[in-house]
Amino acid sequence: MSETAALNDDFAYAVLSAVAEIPEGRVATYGQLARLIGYPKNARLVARVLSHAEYYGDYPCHRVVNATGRLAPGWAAQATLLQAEGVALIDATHVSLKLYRWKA
DNA sequence: GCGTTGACAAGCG
DNA sequence: CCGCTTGCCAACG
Repeated sequence: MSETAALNDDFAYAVLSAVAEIPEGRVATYGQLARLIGYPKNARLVARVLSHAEYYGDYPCHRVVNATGRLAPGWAAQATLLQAEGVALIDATHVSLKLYRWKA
């Protein structure tokens, strides 16, 4: 039986598990998480899952940013959440990856 | 079933 | 870092 699924929940939980491992005051990139779970090409899928992270549970999806350190568009609260954990923002939509990038 | 979109990545200038 | 192009894959209409 071909694993037609192999995605949906399975992929979602894989992403959420990795996100849950991100320590406070740290940020991870979509591509980084994608590689950790074994899907280096599916970075965009990671983003899609995080956009619905609330649906799966209480996950620190605010600690996930893109490769340029930019926060999620259309989500202003993320900046506030990061600052609350000790992450200094370069501007309203950027964090210092150089200083806060999570090294797995 | 196909074309477009997207909380992306990497390379080039 | 910004802008442009290519690649990669799933979801949406």
